[in-house]
Amino acid sequence: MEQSAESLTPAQKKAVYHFEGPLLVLAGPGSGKTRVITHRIAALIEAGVYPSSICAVTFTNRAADEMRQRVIAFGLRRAQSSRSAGGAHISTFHSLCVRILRKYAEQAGLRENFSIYNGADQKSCMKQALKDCEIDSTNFPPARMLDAVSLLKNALKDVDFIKGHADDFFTKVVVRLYARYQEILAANNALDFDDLLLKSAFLLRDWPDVRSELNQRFKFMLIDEYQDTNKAQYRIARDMVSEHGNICVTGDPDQSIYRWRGADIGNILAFEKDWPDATVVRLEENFRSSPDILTIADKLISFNIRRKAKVLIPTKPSGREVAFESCDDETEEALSIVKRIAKLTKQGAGLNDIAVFYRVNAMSRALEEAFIECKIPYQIVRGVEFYNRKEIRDLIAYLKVLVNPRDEKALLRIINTPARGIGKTTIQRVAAYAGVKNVSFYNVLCRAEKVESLGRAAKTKLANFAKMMEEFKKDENPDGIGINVAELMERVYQGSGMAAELRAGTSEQGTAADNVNELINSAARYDKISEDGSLLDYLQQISLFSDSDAYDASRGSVALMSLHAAKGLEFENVFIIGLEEGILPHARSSDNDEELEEERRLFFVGITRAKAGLYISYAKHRLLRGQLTRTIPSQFLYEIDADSVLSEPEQTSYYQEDSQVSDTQVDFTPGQLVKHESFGFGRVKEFVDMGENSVVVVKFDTGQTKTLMLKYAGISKV
DNA sequence: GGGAGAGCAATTTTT
DNA sequence: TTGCTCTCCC
Repeated sequence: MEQSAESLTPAQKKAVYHFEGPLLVLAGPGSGKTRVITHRIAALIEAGVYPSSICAVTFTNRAADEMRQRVIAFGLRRAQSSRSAGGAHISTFHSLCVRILRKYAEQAGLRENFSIYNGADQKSCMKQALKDCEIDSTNFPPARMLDAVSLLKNALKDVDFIKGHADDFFTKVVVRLYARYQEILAANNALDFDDLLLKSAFLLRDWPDVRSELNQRFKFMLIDEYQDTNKAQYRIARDMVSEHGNICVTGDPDQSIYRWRGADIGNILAFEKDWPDATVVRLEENFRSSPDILTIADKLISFNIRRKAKVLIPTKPSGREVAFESCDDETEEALSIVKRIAKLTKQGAGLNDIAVFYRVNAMSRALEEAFIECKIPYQIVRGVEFYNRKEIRDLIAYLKVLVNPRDEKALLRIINTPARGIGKTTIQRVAAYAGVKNVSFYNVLCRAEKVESLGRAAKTKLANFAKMMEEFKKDENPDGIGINVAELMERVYQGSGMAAELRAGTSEQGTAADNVNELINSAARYDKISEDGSLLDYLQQISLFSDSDAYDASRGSVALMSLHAAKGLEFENVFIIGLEEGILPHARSSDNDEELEEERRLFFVGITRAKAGLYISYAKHRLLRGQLTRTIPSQFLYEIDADSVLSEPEQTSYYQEDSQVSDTQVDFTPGQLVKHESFGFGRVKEFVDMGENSVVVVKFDTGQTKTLMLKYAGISKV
């Protein structure tokens, strides 16, 4: 299956066989990076390195699975499972951290059975923090506060540190919330995603013997997608190899698209400074895309100023085609894609050779409608959707409480689901009692009869609930190891009354029951694969599932996904839609050049996923929050010289009345020489007449092409 | 205690 | 446009 090492290029060979010391592999898109990494793991093992002393870190679970399978394809069965002691450890950063934190829970100041809180749980904790601190959630929306806290954590700033550095009002509010938020997490015996990294980084920093042990344990570290590591990940990586320096990182600065999550492109740019004796290998040949596609990618990315220049060397023959399409609105855009797909399949393309990328997930809607109507099978790559379903979250919440009774978020979710007559008042009284006695909520349930404020009926109901939960626990091994997760799940499903409720109901509840069955099936698969699996391990694993993990290449359907989710994938034919100002680049990133460059990299990632066919489209009108909006073509289209589609004469304008108003401004014709106060001189490429909202596209002498609103830009004719 | 309906807000990307 | 929360009423 996997080709032998002889077929590697000299540069690839160097990256594979340079074992000792720090190694930086600067790998362009389609340069065979994944192949290099798997060959490297295989080569290390062949050279006599114990598989269990190799640790490879990937960006997504899907990438980890894929890599494991590739390593197995080499016949290295011992690397099969990340959890089997004999194999190489291949996982995401987050999974690795869970493992480390469980092993060194005591030093990290944790209980081993911690829950992992995802977006929804985090939001709920933040809301509670806002309430506790008496901060108005209209001025300080929970989502934004979470972002602020998350950025602090990713930069390794804990509450104590930031306390001393809070000068302005906003930061002071954030600090108060941060502190309270952490208290709430701690009370629930829970960690959020960022905590996994932060606590691991601090563990390694503060415990020399732990650091040393991990250095001994993993003699060879490999980190993929290094350009998207944040400060916490950077420190973890550094400390895990501090004694031997056998670290190999791979990445491409041009593909860094997670700045908003705290990723620091500086980590990869400064690798040679961190490790002065580092060897650097560049993989610049591209084995994926046609020369036409690479030309476009190259043109686009060269507009970024903050980058190390790099060439993309094509090795593939010319491919199918690169096409630009301008459509009237998103429905027409979807239909044109459907038509194109029909043509491609007629020419012999499989549906799983085709993908559509968009900037925001909401844009999948028009596509879905068109695909359903035309009966084209498709899959939306949004894996967490499944685990976000109510019935799934409910059932999992039961299991979470069994493992971690302190998890109040989970407990409150299920205490009255399905309805068993335990209402708001009762819950408040229990919570009050727990607060006064300083014990956990679950603890109070187990001795409900002692709570004076409760009526007799409420006491009985609570006692029954507690009894039920204890029954579930009974058959479980005390250490939870070797337990059959699927069986327990089934017992909880029946015993809790969830099954009865879903069985009784409507067709909607029928699909809910199907979903539960699917969950139980997947748990059964987990039971089979993991020999030392436990309920705790299962729960912690599924908490780390992510969107792009759900992509299944064998499904024979067109893949629909966000540009972010497309990272690391490749397809024969790629459609990228919505090349409009405000969408790509996204409106939230237009005020800042660094963010604009990240949007450009995002588009670059999308383009370079394509092997042969690349179809880029924009719609002149788009439905945004239910309103048909006139759009402006993305400046990126000008940067890749897609002018031909853009210069089409505008015929049936929806906005004819408007254009009459603006007669005075209308003579910005293409070719006109203009001056802008900060960008200097340039020539008009296009003028979009939208009355007082008219827009000019100007190519400035600096090489930049800008799309500017006439009324704000302060442009004058020369 | 529970459900239905009205009114309201918010709308990027994800481990 | 959607989806969420809060309130009111049974």
